[in-house]
Amino acid sequence: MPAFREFTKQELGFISKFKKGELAVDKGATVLVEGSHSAHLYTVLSGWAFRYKLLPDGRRQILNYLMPGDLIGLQGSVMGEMQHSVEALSTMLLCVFEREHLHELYRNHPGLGYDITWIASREERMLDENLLSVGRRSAIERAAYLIAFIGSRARAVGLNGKSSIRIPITQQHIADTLGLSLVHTNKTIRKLMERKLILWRDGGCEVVDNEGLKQLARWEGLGEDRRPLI
Amino acid sequence: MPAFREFTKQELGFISKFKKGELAVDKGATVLVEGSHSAHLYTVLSGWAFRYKLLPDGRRQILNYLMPGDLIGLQGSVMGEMQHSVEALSTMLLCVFEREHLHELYRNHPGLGYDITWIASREERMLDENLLSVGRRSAIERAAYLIAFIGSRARAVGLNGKSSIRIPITQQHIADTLGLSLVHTNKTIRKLMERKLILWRDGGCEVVDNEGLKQLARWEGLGEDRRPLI
DNA sequence: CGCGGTTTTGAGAATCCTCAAAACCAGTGG
DNA sequence: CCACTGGTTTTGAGGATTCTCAAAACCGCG
Repeated sequence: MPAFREFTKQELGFISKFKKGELAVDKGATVLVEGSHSAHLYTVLSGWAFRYKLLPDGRRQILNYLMPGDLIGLQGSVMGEMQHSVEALSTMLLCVFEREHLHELYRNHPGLGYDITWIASREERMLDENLLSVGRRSAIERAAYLIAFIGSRARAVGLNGKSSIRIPITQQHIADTLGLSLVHTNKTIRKLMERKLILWRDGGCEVVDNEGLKQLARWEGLGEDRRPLI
Repeated sequence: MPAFREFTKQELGFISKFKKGELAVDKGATVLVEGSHSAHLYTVLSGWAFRYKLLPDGRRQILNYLMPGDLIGLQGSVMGEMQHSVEALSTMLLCVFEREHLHELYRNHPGLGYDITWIASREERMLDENLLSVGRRSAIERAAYLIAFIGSRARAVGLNGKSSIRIPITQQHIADTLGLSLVHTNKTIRKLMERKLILWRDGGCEVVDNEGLKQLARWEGLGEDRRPLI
């Protein structure tokens, strides 16, 4: 997989020892809940998920999306309690690690420790961009940004099943990511379709004109090339 | 300082070797700019700053605030290019590190490497909460949350100069943090003052009723005790 | 065929925005 | 000591965006 960096033999050896097993998750299942103290850390092998937080009265904010190569539960592993929940958008396959062994990883494989920091920094960068979007972009700019963003990430991990990618989310997810109401989100998505930038079908979204989306959102794209994988 | 964890002698030794010098920064000065490739990494020793991003047409989103003990420029050190800028809110004193030596830190002091990941995770947690706020809270809830949040952080690093803390920001900063216009922010702040939750004076904000703010924002507070410091 | 989840539409209302101007305030120079 | 200046806060008013409520249409699935 060209998107990821190479490992040394020792690193690979440690990772497979670190790996505790695999976990298959159904669509719609909750992988982690806010407030829990999970003993595990996961890497997404396949499938999609999202991270979110809830307000006491039920308002939901989706924080980010997770796809192959992403870590789940690092915050909980490092800081103790999970402060957000994770739900699967499709059936997924996860690689399970023991949080216990994380210290060992840092001790014996500093390169991998560095990689984890790299991954955490990348997550921070994505959150920065999302915050800019929700705080300062108009509804249509936000929607354009979000779809271009998810599409770009999916493409980067090779999810383009020969043709274009179908993003498996509902408009409610988009609304909860952008901080908009469902109704207004629908009207906004509709405008993007009229402009022939995207397509909505089979209960999901497809990017038609990526450049157009980026231009509308005034987004530069995620300037990334190779990345580490745990 | 009770908020921070203890170090071993070796760690302290390395840190002082890692440290390249100190940097004094004026109020209003730009510490780092988006797009640059800084060779340095900083720790805040004293003073306040904020991280922000700009849209091409000038709209600004403040991402987070920085105070003593926080790292500046980790993203740039780990990933190459800075994706946000940092500006000082007061005169500050920074501890300067060479980004070059970061790998060495991971290699020789895994405990410190782990600490850096911890710090990055903490930043992510704060961003999650900010995103929830901007996306799903009403204007007055957002303002209450923000002020309680900054106040709590300031208190945690012992910034309460015997009496209450003055947060050295303008209403424009608050507006750009919350994703609101300046005018609406002013009207919202005013409501918080009428409710006797805060005070605005000397060009800054003071918390009067922290519990009241948290309750209004439906915020649990930042459940933290001891943290690492680099 | 009926059901639950999702998308779509319409309409009135609330929140929040922009524009514009005044008030305030600390610092500066005459 | 006072006028002037630039930055910040305050106020008013009309307008745009976005929200809520409500209901209908659509759609895959049992």
